[in-house]
Amino acid sequence: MANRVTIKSIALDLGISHMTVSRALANSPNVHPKTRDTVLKRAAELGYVKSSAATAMRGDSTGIVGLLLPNLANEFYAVFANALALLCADQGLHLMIHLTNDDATREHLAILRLREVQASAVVMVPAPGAAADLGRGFSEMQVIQLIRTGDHHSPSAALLVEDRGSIGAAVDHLAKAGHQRIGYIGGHAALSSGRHREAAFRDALKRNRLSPDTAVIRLDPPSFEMGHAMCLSILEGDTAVTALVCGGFEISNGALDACLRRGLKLPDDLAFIGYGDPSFYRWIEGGISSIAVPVEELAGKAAELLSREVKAKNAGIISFPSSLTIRKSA
Amino acid sequence: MANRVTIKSIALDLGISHMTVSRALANSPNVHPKTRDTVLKRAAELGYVKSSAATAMRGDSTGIVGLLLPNLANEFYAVFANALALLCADQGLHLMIHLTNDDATREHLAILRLREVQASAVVMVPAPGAAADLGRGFSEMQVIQLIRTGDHHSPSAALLVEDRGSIGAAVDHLAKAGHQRIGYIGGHAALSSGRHREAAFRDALKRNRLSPDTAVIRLDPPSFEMGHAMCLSILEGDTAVTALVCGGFEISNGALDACLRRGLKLPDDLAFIGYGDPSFYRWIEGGISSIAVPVEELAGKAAELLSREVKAKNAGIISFPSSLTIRKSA
DNA sequence: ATGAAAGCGCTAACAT
DNA sequence: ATGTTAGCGCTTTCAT
Repeated sequence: MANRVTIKSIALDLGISHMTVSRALANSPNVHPKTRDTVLKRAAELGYVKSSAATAMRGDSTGIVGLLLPNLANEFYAVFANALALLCADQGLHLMIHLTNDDATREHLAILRLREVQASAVVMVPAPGAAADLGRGFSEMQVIQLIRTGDHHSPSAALLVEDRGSIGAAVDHLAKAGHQRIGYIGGHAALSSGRHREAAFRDALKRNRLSPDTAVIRLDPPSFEMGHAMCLSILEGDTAVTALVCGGFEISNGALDACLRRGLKLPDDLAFIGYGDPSFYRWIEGGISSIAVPVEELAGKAAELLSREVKAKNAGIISFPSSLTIRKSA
Repeated sequence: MANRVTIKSIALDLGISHMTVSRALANSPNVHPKTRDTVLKRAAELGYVKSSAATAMRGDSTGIVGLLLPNLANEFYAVFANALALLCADQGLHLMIHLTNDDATREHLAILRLREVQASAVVMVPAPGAAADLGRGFSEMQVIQLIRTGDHHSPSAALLVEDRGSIGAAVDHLAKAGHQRIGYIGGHAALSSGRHREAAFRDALKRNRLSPDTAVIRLDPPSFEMGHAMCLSILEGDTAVTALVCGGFEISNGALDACLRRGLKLPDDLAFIGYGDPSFYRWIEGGISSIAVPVEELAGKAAELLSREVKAKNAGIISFPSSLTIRKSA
């Protein structure tokens, strides 16, 4: 606390009114150039910094943007945060990061905190069991949903990945290679993305005249551990699958880890198609095939929506196409 | 703005003084239990949220912690941020992330922003050319330096990695395997970490009776691209090295990428020892050897220093030992 | 147990 | 061009 430099302290120091200081600092035309220079110089000398608490209290935007992510350990989220942080900095926005771990309670708490600091917007990957009465919490905030749609009353926008085509293409690719028994590990039905991806997988199965009964489908709350466990359970099951498709970022890494720890050769022992295409997939086993999600584009769009203060708050649902990257593992 | 719910609006609604509301909300003993319940109930109904701007203006801590990192794309930084974010959430602290891209200007700007919001602390990986006169900027903030020490007047603490032992061990390992010409790519002298690691490399060379002239050392501002370029330059140089040691997180990934793109077999074509040991190193080429840095411990310590409001602001330099993980690549 | 007043730093709206 | 006043939401201090 001590002796913070304020417009008043500068005014006192200069023997003028604090309003003149305020105006000078705000570059108002109504200040004598000479006065303005004096003020600016003294302010710089004293190390004056505007108090954003004070301006926030007056009702000005805080420029704080919340970013709610399941985690930062998965490369997709990290790279998204990276891109968004850079873009936000360019716009003078503050990024406040909260990790939800896909837990509704943590999400709830994070949003409460953002309301306290009067965040002007939130970019969030909605957690599965998101409480519905949270809706009111967003009254003043622009809400941009990412990857999944949550149960919030009226998000300003939803940036989704149209991955049905890629998932279909993945199955087509495997079917054409002769695979009859294909495994799928994905998010559970509490996730909009989980539902969509599973449906895409089943559709593709049917289209390729593969009975769902010959497939092995595992759905649960997504995580690295879940992907790992489900992959093992599939490998150890009595239904021998010859190919595996992953329907989630963390799941993909978990399943891959399970395969490699087991010493499986991809694609000889198992054709593997991951999800999210992190940078290192191209380095593993001659290249891991996977569904690639356009991270930078997503972040770019989010930043764009954040920028225009426009009350065009209803950007609605915006889809970004994913793509299938085939390498050696399938 | 519209109609924010404040203690005054609640007081008006209840026909009591706003002070009673304030006390009730703060769980003061000086409120009739019945009154308190009424207030709490109404506040919940109305969706009241305390304005942190108002309390900040009164001088209370904002609980905002700044995190200045070069980027989030490298797994080390991402995992550190992940761990710290979780720990901070537990302590009710807000994490504000700014990426510096190792650029002094961005760092400067980020710190200015943090001063504006009255951040109570910053955890930062100092950028190379950090302006010295920035020191004043920290007057009110607890500063925790990470990985490197910067030119700031008096950081509250510095959490460093004692990696000289590991770098030495890496060289020992390579020398014992018969390597005579070893390459090293690391950060330039503007970085405290760069200086230390290079010194450790040279010391190890001498200890193993290898002339520095037989080695190829490349130093520059660290980045993925730099690691990539330097690795290529070493591979294409006329001095054929048979082993490579990396002295930086991004450098390591960049160099690895260069090797793999070239189709090099590790360790047959080149013995490779990376830095930072990201999760995926164990999946590549049967396992990439590398110097492992204790991320979680670093984050844990940072969180601990953040917690105790104690004015024991001078934790000084705290070192965390790294370790050498030998896998197949060397 | 409850209330009234003051002040944190800032700017819009009025003076002058 | 410069100054004065008031009020944003909150808590500390001092009444009642």
